[in-house]
Order: sequence, then C-alpha cells, then structure tokens
Amino acid sequence: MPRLSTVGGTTSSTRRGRGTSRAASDAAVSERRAEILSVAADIFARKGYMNTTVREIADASGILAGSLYHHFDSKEAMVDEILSTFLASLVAQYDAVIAAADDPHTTLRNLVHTLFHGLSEHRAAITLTHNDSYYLEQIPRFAYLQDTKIQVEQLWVAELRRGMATGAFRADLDPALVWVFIKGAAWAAVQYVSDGGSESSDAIADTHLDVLLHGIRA
Amino acid sequence: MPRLSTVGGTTSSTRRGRGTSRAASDAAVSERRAEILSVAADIFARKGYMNTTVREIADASGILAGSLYHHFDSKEAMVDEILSTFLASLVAQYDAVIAAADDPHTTLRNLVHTLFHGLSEHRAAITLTHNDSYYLEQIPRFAYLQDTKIQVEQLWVAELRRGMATGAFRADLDPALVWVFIKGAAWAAVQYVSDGGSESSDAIADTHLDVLLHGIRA
Amino acid sequence: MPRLSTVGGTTSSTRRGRGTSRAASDAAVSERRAEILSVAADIFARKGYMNTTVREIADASGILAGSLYHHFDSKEAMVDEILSTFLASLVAQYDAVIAAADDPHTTLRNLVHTLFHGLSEHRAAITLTHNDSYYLEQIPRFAYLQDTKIQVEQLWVAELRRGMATGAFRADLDPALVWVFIKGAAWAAVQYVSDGGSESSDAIADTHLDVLLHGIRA
Amino acid sequence: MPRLSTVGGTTSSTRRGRGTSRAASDAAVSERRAEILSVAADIFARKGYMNTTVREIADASGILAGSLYHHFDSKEAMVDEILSTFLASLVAQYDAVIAAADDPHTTLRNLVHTLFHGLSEHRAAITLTHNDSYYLEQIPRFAYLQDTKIQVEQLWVAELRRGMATGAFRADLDPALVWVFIKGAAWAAVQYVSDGGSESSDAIADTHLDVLLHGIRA
DNA sequence: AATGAATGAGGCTTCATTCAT
DNA sequence: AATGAATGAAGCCTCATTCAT
Repeated sequence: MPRLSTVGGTTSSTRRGRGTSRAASDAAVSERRAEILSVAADIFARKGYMNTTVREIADASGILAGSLYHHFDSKEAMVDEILSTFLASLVAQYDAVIAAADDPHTTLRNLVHTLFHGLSEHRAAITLTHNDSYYLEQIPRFAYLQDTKIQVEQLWVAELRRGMATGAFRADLDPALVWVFIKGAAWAAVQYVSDGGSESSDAIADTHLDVLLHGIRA
Repeated sequence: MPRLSTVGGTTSSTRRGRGTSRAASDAAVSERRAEILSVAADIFARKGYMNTTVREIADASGILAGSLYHHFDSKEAMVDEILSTFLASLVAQYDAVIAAADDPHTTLRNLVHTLFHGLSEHRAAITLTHNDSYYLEQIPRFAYLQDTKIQVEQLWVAELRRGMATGAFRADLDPALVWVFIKGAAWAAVQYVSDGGSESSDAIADTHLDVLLHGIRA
Repeated sequence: MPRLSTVGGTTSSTRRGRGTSRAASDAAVSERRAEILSVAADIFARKGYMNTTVREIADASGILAGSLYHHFDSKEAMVDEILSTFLASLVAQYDAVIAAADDPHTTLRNLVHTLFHGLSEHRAAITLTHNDSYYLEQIPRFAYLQDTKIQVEQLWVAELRRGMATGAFRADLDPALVWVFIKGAAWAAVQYVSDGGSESSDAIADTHLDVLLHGIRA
Repeated sequence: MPRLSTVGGTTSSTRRGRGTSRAASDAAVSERRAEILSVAADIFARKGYMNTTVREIADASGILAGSLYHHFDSKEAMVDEILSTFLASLVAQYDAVIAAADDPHTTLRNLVHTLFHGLSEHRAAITLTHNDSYYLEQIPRFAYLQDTKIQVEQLWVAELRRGMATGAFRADLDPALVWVFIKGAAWAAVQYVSDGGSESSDAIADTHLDVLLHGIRA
C-alpha cells in the first residue's frame, strides 16, 4: 500500500520577498497572486501552456505583461505553482482514501470519486498535465510530473490488485490497463462535462463506476 | 443510420502545379511530399502543432526550412493534409462497419476495433486532434474537425441506442456518456501502448470490449 | 601652473528637502545616504554602471528598489554624486601638491603618491571613470568628466614639462605620452592590488616611481 | 619557458550549417559573417558588451535584428568569436617570439612590439577584455578569458625573470608587478592613440621600451 | 528542388521609475 | 522612510514565411 510522498514545485511566495511577516498582509498578497494564477490556469487549460502568451494572462488580469514579474519569476513559475498545488492536493486526497483501508469496492468507489472530483475542480491543471506534459516533462524543474504520474499509477494498480486478490474484482485483467481505461474515461468525461454536459462530477463518477463494475451489456 | 459525408481539407498536390503531368515525376513528387508529411506528422504528434517549428520538420527531412515551401503552402497546409487524410480514412471505415448492418454486439465490436486500429495507425493525427483541437478549431479552414467529431459521435450514439433498443445493451445509460467513456479509454490506451505497453492494438481493443461489456467485478 | 576649478555634479541633499532643518535628523539622513552611496559605489565599480540595477543596490542596502528614490532622484544622480565627490577630492589634492611648489623630483613623487592613493581609496569611482566613461560622457550632466580629465592631464604635462626644462627629466620624451604611461600603469596596479596583490598602495607607488625614473635595465 | 595552448571559443561556422562544402561558397559565407563581426567588434569596443544592443549591430550591418540570428547563435556567440579569434592570434604571436629564444633584451623588445601591435590591431577585442571582463568571466563559456590572461602573465613573468637571472634586467623588482605596469601603460597608450594621438603603434612601443628600460630621469 | 539570406511580427523578460498607502 | 504594485520602454531571441539565385 504505497503512501505518496510530497509533490515538487517551488515554494510559493511573492517574488524575492524578504519576509513581510504579518498574516493579514500575506493574505492580501496571496489574493492578488491567487487571482492572477487562477486567470492563468484558465487560459493555460484552454489554449495550452505554449500557446498562451504572458500578455494574454496580463491582459486578462488587467495589468501589463511586465507587471506579472512582480508576482512571479517567470511563466514557467506560474505553471509550476498551478501544477504542484493541484498534484499535492490530489495526492493528499488519494492518501486519505488509501489510509481509510476500506474494502476494495468502497476504496475503488472513493478513488473514482476523488479522481472525478479532482478533475472537475482542477480542470485547468489537469488539462495542462495532459496536453503539455510532453513539453513540460523535458524541463528538469517539472520532473515531479513524471514522478507523481508513476506514484498515482502504482497506487491505483496496487489497489486494483488487492481487489483481485480478495476476490472483489476479476483476476484475469491487467490492472495497469484497467487503470489506463479508467483514467482515460475520466479525463474524457471531464471535458465532456465542461463542454456543457449536464451532470455533476459525482453523478458522472457514479455512472462510470457502474459501467466499470458491471459493463454495459444488458 | 447516418452515412458520413466527405471530410474537408484542401486538395493535395504539389504547390504550384503548372501541369507537369508525367506520371513518373508525379510519383517522385508524391514520394517526397509523403516523406515530409510523415516526418511532420510524427513531430506534430510528439510536440503538438504550435510547439513544432518548420525548421524541425525541415531538419528531420534533410532540407532547409525555406525549401518546405516548395512542397507545401504553409505549416497549416501540412496539418490540414495530415488531419483530413486521417479523418477521411477513419470515417470511411466507420461507414463500412455501419453499412454491414450486423447485430449490435458485432457492430460494437467492429467499431471498437476500428477505433483502436485507427488510433494506433494514425497516432500522430489523433494526438493532434486531441491536443491542438482548441487552437485549430478556431481557424475556419479546420471547421471540419468539429464537424467530423460531431458526426462520429452521432454515429456511435445512434449505434449504442440501437443496441439498447434491441435489448443488447443496458437501457439505463446515457449513450453519449458511454461514447465519451469509450473514446477516452481508447485514447489513453493508445498512449499507453506507444509508451511501451506490450500488447497489440487488437488485443487491447478486445480487452476494452470485455471490460466495457462485462465490467471488472468478479 | 594651472589651478583646478571646481568639479561639477549636482548639489547633494535629500531629495525633496522641504527645509526640515534639524541637525540631528540631517545627520541621520546623511548617514543613510552615505551608506547607500557607498554600497552603490562598490557595485558600480564591480559591475559597471549600466550593468548594475537599482534593485541590486536596494537589495544590498536592505530596502526595496522604489525606496531608493526617497534618497536619490535617479540612478544617474547616484553616480554623479560618487564621481563628483571623488574628482573634487582628487583635484584638491593635486592642487595642494602643485601649490607646494617643490622641486620636480619631489613634486613628481607627490603626484604619483596622490594618484596611487586616490586610486586605491576610491577604487569604485575610478573604475567607473575608466569603464563607463564612454557612456557617461555622452550625457551632458557628466560633461565635467571630460573637463576634469583634461585638467588633470594638463597639470601632469605641465609638471613633467617643468622637470624637463629644469633638467630633472629627460627632454626627449613626449610628456603627454609619459603621463599616459603613468596613468595606465597606476590603474593596472590598482586592479592588481585589489585582486589580492600583497603590497600597499604606497609601496607600489614607490616601486612605480623607481621604475619610472630609472628603468628596469640592470 | 611556457608554450601557450590553444584558446577557447566555439568553432565558427554558419549557424546550424550541415556542411555546404565548397571553399568558394565558404568564403562568401565568411565575408558576410566577417563583415557583421567586424561591425559588432567596433560597437562592442566603443560601448561595451552589455551596453551594445543587437539592434545597433543589425542597424550598422544594414539588416534587421532578428536576421543576425541567421549568422550567429546569440550575441554571446559574437563576442566569443571576436575574443577567441583575437586571443588565439595574440597567443600564437607570443609563442613565436618566445620560440625564437633570443637574448632577453631582444625578446623583451619583441614582446612589447607584439603587445602594442596586437592592441592597436585588435582594439575592439582588447577593449572588451578590459571593460567587460568582470561580466564575461562569470559566464562559463568565457572561462578561457581568465585562463589566457594567466597564461600570458606567466609568459611575461617567466621572460622577465630570465632577464633578471642573466643580468639583463634589475633583479630587485617584482616581475609580476613590472608586467602589470607594462600592461597598463600599453593599454592606456592604445586608447591615447585611438583618441587621436599622432604616433604609430610601433613608435609608441619603442618609446615605451625606452622609458621602461632607462627611465625618465635625465 | 533546394539554398541562404532576410523579413517582420511577436514572445519572454528586465529594468528604471512612479505612486498610493 | 519605506512598501508593493504597477508602468512602459527596451532587450534578446524565435519563427513562419519570402525570394533571388
């Protein structure tokens, strides 16, 4: 039962800040940064990292391109913060599900819900990891993307294997492949939802769980 | 039973065809174009359309960037040809499967195989439609991407609905959502395979069909 | 016997002096300014005027870049103050040496010592006048750099000429060229010393005087 | 008697060229590059590396800034080529002088002439090494600047030491310091000449040699 | 069919400076 | 006296594309 370690990314703080200290001011600082970061995440998700210009982010944030650098070291630092924040959160949620040590069916259900929930809450980050991973993974700074992907895969595979061992799931399937199917379906579903599909992420997660467990045959 | 119409894209021919006419030379011309196009498709798939420079394509083709313009009007024209060729072929295959008018289970099986087969044979084109569709779809020239996507979805949904009507498949599922799951899983599986997974596209298609029909519950 | 006139530069005082008047606070003000100026001089000397950012100066001074503008009108104003202060002091010392009206050998000795002493005490300012003079001299504000350079040259040439006339020095040399040699050697020696050479500026000045007067031939 | 090794810098060739082969075409290529490089060297020398913009170089070369990158990889690559070419040439000349193994006085004479000649022929490169060395030496690519400086110093010191041992030169002087004086004087003299001084570099070299050997005392 | 030089637009980033607080 | 957010100009570099040869 793998317990996931911390996800990378640089520590977030205002650029070159030498510790202004008060919580209140930190919050204020965070607000502006968070705003910009949220705007950036949206655009990154829609257009991809490389296809997004810092000027687009700046325009959407109501400032000039150069002013972004008051808050962030670089465009790269922005994605870094977006991705590492999301992945850390996802990993923490998975950890909690695994730590609960329920029976395989319950755990699977919780994992699927975590997956769908994470996907819809952090659509931007997820889209990024899917569409730009090839580019980003080449950059040393983003090595943690690969690492986390592997950790998550191992967690799912281990859990599926446990279900097979206890007789909860069919034992004739390659758990790695099953995880691939689940992941792919979940990802497609999120795009479907955000394109105007009507159902909530929970409802879709349940439907997916249903199909996954019982199949579509009558 | 929708029959798919022709897929867009510009007619392919050497750039300034001044009526050179000879079959032998045309063949030579075509070979060079096809070579370059294949190289381009690979790079586009790996790095995305926007992140691929014409110089990368030229370098990999052994010529200078400027010389590409002897064969193609623009970078856009290259993707266009890649995508329209692939989609036309995919659509034709789907058409044939539907035209056979087999029972729902057989037709589903054939559709899934067509899907997986197409994905693995045209990984480059498929990757492009997934990763760069947002950007490309904004360009009028590529309106057919959306069109084809909708046509394919309608074809799958119609077929699933037929299976539900005939009692072959469960009637309590949203066929559009099921198609989304299938599509997503297939796409993820292709990436998995190309990352070094061992099984062939047919074997994976069968596994997917199995999971799709019967679920993973023991 | 030229007597040097006052060296330029803007009058130094806190930026928007609204007539605050108190001696105690003025002293405090001066201290802070002097501190910052000293820090700035060091960095300017090390990296050159253009290559030094106001943020580097601010960082090294423990404040933010914007806060520098409470003390100085501009980056230019900082160099101006550094350079004009140094040049005024150098010129005053030279004036004193000339005014003493000793015999040529003694005067030469004193000039060389003044030169070496000034160089090592004000390494920052000197480095600036050497490395960034081209850029600075184009700015009207820094016209005094040229003026002072010419004045100093004339003072040296006049003194050398006097020594030649009185028979103290060889009469077959171009005094302007001799001054160039002296200046260049002195400047190089200062860099040598600051790079870790062991001897003091006085000792080096004496060695230089020795070589200058007697040559290196056995 | 140190023999100097090759000076660094990247091999020069048109950017990303895949070997066009013919000498004639190479010469043509070299012409354009050499032209631009010469223009760049002049501006670098006048304004310093950091204070020179690529647009200034481009403007002076009659092309757009971006077009420079057809010939050179970067602004850095330009200085690199300028500096390494000059230093290689200087080092080769020094080597030849040392290899001749003449008596100390003759060798000193030849070294001084080589120094002054090099300085005036390659004023641009020399100015660069003096004014921007602090900045450039921090860049790994330019580590050879330090190396060459040390090699040259060792060569001079060794030669001076030899002259002291054989009784040609005074033995009571620090040869390293003497070299510093020579270097500084030579450098200042070159600036003096290029500022409109009338004498040729050879004449100045002779004058310097005279002063260096015999001093200025009557 | 290809080269090599050039264009022009645009991308990321830096930096001196301003200003409300 | 200092902060922190923002400006606007400029800097280096990339890239799709054109064109004479």
